[in-house]
Amino acid sequence: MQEQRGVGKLNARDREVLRDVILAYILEAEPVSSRSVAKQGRLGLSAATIRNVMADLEDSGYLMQPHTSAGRVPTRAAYHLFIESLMQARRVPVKERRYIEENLKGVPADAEQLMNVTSHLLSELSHQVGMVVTPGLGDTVLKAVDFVPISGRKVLCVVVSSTGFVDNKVIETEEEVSREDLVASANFLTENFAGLTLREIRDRLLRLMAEERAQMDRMLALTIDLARAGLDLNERSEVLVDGASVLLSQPELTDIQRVRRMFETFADKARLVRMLNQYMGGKGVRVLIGEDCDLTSELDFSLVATSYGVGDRPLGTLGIFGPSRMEYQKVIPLVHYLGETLSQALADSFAGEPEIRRRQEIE
Amino acid sequence: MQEQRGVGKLNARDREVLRDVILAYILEAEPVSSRSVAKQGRLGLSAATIRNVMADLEDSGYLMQPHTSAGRVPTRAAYHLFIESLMQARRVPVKERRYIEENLKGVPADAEQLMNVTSHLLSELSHQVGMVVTPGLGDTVLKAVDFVPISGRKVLCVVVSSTGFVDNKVIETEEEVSREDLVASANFLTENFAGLTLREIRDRLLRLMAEERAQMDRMLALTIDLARAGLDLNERSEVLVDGASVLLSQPELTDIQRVRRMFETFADKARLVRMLNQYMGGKGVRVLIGEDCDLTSELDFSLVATSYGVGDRPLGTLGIFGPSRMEYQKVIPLVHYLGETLSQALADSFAGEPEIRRRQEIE
DNA sequence: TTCTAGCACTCTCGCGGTGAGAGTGCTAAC
DNA sequence: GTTAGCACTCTCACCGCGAGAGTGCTAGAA
Repeated sequence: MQEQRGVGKLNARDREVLRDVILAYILEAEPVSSRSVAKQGRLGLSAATIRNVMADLEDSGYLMQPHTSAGRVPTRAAYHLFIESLMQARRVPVKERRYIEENLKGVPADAEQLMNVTSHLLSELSHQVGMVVTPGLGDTVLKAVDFVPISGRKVLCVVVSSTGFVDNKVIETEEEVSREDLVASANFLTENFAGLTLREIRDRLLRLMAEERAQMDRMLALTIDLARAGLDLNERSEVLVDGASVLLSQPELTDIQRVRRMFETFADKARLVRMLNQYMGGKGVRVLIGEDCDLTSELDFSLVATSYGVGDRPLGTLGIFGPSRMEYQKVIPLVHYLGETLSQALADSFAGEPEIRRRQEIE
Repeated sequence: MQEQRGVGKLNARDREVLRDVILAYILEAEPVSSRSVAKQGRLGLSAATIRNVMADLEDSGYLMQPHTSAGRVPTRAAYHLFIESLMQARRVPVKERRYIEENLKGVPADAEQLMNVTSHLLSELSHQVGMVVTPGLGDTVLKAVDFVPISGRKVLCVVVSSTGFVDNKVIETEEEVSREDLVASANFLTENFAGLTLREIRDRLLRLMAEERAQMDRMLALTIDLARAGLDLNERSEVLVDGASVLLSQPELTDIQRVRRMFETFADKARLVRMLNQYMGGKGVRVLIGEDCDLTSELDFSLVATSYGVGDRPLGTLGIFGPSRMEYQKVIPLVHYLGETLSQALADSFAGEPEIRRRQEIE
């Protein structure tokens, strides 16, 4: 009598065997034999029995053999099942939590550095590649603007976001502007636009320009010109990649060609950003395995990522990238924890400030 | 009768053969046989004759055989000789010059971007790894200072160097400072210290503090406090590395272990800076081959580097890194040209300014 | 004296064969 | 339903061999 077994319908014993196989494979990076699972002894079954179960698991699409007479290797489906219901997420150890806290909360002040430290922590603690997508400046909320006269008609425009990101840009004005006028313009902009995103500010400026150019006073016109040029900052998110070289000791990267493809991928920042931001804004940790995404598929790699942000405003994504065969039990909680801690750190670093203002108009 | 031949004493024909061997090896990346040199026909000699010459060159330490019955490969000494007197430096093609100019002079304004573009150009045009060491801020000359109030006691300090580098840092003051006071302080600092290096400024502030604290007015005391905290910027040079993945297609990097060592080296920024700045300030292009330096030795790689700077003030180093077997004829002029052009671009970007002031005291 | 042709010698490298080892699938017995 | 046993398959490391490439040497030509 054949047991009713659709694809993916597994009984408790099947699941235990599958779990053991995956755990062994994560550890050893080599096809797992029925014998080794049996010998491990957790299930108290003989190799022959396990063999039968493993054959069934192969039929169900959870295991595959590189060739006959090799052990078996988990499939994508197996990893998904593992993550979803087989594995037991391991809390981030206290030691690591403390280490993270020390590093993320000890270096406040500069949001850029915060990003660097985070990507480094991701890599260091997971022994995989750490990635952080920084917020695109268009989405960040303006905290302050300032103009620094440099020479002649050159002016440095400094923009500070409420989460502590600083960016600057040299602009050239049509005619020389006095220091006092620059200060006045900066003050005006800061007072009237703080609390809005750069994108909103830009829209508003455009409207202002279109409507009222004729009746503007000199000062307002100057301010608008400065802001138009200065707030047109590089909007694109950047992506920080840390620890790429640790992957080279992984057994899945013996082939130079794959290594090359991998590094070329890392160099293609735009693609990385797209990949990482794919699910931006969603809650919790996402896992892309193998063919879930073009990048990971060719390499049999996975991406474990989550969003970070302040309040309900998502700012960017962080995650780790490594062979599909990775310790999801450890890595998923780690990514989660780092996402939370980074969000916290960003919020903290500008705590005690007046609430973000919105819907405020110039008038 | 044996010809008088000390190590390195070569007659004209020996040199021609050696040159041909090196050229062939650079092109093919494979041991060069006497036959292939003969067949190339530039010298009009038979393989047997060339064979004799090559044996002599091996005795003199310019060639070596991986094993009997393999062709021969140039040694470090050979490359040095090649660079010094055998090769004919190829002028950077007009097309490349134009390309460089477009990219370096088209994106002025921001010195940081200039650095990025430069390292990218180095890599792109040489098909090797491009490296640029940015100036340490301590050595740069102050152009302007500005303080931007952020919130409560937090103040952003922005420093602009005369070569267009901008750096910033959030500092925390002891008590809240008014916007007017910040502007006044910044103006005071800019007016009195512009033209000095940050290092000089720091020294001077220290002296001021020690001597006159008692009789200072409130404003001066505040200014000094702000400057002390704000000008204490990250002094370390950074190093930009571009195009590491192109090396992976080089035949010398088939071994994963070497690849790994290479990438670990790239990650060790401090060491890279040390290596690149080794000869900083010297004129012209330096070439480190193989064992000349710990880094290149293990990999059989070379470094071609030069300094850049404004006027007689060296600011940093740039260069390319790749297999010893590289086209020095092209690469050396390229590095030279890029060094010059970058220096030029840095000078240009802040041209038309008052000359740098020096020896000026606060009083 | 200098160059070259010829030849024997050496070393690598790719290829096919082989045998050990690992792992499976199946069958029959518990 | 489980297990022991066994035959079967496949990989992988090893070996030996022969082709090919390149040399060194010697003897003869220029």
